[in-house]
Amino acid sequence: MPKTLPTAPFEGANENLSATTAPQDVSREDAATFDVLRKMREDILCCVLKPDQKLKFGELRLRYDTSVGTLREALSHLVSEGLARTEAGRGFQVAPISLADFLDLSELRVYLETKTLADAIRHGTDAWEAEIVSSYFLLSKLAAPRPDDPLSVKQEWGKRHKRYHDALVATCRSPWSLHYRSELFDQARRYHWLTMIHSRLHRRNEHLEIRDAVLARDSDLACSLMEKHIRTTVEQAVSDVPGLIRGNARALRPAGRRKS
Amino acid sequence: MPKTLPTAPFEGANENLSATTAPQDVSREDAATFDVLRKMREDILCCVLKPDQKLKFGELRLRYDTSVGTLREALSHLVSEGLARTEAGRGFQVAPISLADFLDLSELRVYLETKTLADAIRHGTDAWEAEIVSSYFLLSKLAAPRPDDPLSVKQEWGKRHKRYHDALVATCRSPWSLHYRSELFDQARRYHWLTMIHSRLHRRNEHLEIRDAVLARDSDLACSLMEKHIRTTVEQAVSDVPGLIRGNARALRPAGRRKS
DNA sequence: ATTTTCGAAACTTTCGAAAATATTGAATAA
DNA sequence: TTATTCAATATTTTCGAAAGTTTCGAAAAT
Repeated sequence: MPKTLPTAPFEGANENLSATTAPQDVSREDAATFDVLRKMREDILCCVLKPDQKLKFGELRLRYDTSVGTLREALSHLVSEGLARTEAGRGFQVAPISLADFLDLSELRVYLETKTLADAIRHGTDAWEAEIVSSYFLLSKLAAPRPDDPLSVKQEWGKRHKRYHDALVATCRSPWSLHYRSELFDQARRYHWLTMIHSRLHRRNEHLEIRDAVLARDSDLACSLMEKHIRTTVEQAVSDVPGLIRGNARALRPAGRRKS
Repeated sequence: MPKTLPTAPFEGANENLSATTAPQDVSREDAATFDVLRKMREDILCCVLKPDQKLKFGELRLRYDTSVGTLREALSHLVSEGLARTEAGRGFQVAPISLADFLDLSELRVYLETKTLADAIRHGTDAWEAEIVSSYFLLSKLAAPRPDDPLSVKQEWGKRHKRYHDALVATCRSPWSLHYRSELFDQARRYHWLTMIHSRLHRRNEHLEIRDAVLARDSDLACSLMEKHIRTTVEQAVSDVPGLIRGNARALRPAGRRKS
């Protein structure tokens, strides 16, 4: 049973209110733990750790060179973000992916991306515009990765892509919307990664179109382009990622093959 | 640097897809850890652990009778949920609250609650209706708590209130919407708690009205009632919770007074 | 009186090993 | 053959303590 905490009893709650904002996003956490968390997240997003893969502490300890305690902490975080799962006493595994999941999260993304974008445009500043210009520039320097590009190129493109999309909505005033938008964007990155690996389809320069609509403060156009951007991505994944559309996805499993 | 993981290299990703759904909500986690997590969450929601309060491991260890490792894991989870914060090397604290935060999260709640409710009505089953009837019944057995009711009554009402609202949207088909709806509902509970403590306002039986609209499958009415339900709650908090509306909230701080 | 310095105390973070639990595979029984 | 038991093995979970930071406060200096 819980022992008592040496703290004043709580009666009225008329005291104790603060004024700051709400969800804590990626801020610098505990140096080491956060480092492991970031690396693991990146590895899951890039499918280095594959969907459904069992995450054994033994292997993880070697890979990230840290202790189980630190690993558990990071894994716990990933579970909340929906990138991993855990079950009572049988450890952790990478969260599964599925067409249904991708459709579901994309639908919510359309709402959150357009909502935050509209609000960001409404409250845009010079610095906001500058970061959009700058991050778009960096993104445009890298052509959209092809299936045979090396991993590092794909990863760098992924980083710049995220930075650009973050820049677009940076001045949105709703911390909660931004927080969930960011989580879903990361979720979608796993599917983007699979698409990048499989699809050779060349898309017209949607990022440029969005940038220009945003800088022109044309909220309706920008949002409608953004919506199309997301939906096109879904269609591309559906048509080009084998196994995603069929229910047989279950047949294609993690890395682990049974031994002997 | 990361040592190599003894795992087959990842080239095509044409393998490895699974079919299940996405976010892992509150499912049974690791018995002990999850227990601590649940208790801490409840304590934060009921302001036993007050906004901005420093969460020291020494005290927490006594209160929850567990080790620091387990505590860190739970705290890590709470940070992801937005109920706690942490900063590099100076520990954890309960997430702050503010009017701006409450307004922001309530706005998003209106969208998610109505969206999930509409979808739940669309896919409602007999079992769904039965749980709504049953959870409403349990809720109605307890009159809305008054400021001077004992803590345990307020807590029990909170549980039944949550169960009822969960029941309403249970058949919604969007796991991501449900997941975020649930997180925001919990967030709102902190503010509800403060309202319960301060307000003597008697509200008409909104839960009954919503129940009947839902059972009648009148989606438009149900959603509009739900929206009003949420907005009324905000207004009640704004008018009855002292310190919430004024910016001076900062003056009213945690429990900790300096010693000697 | 105010600021700065420095050492002690308080607290957080990280780790490795012990305890608990689940999984595997071989031997036995149906 | 198929199912079951049981012990050996592998893996997860929990804990306590060492190592590393930050905070606090008294003494020295301005």
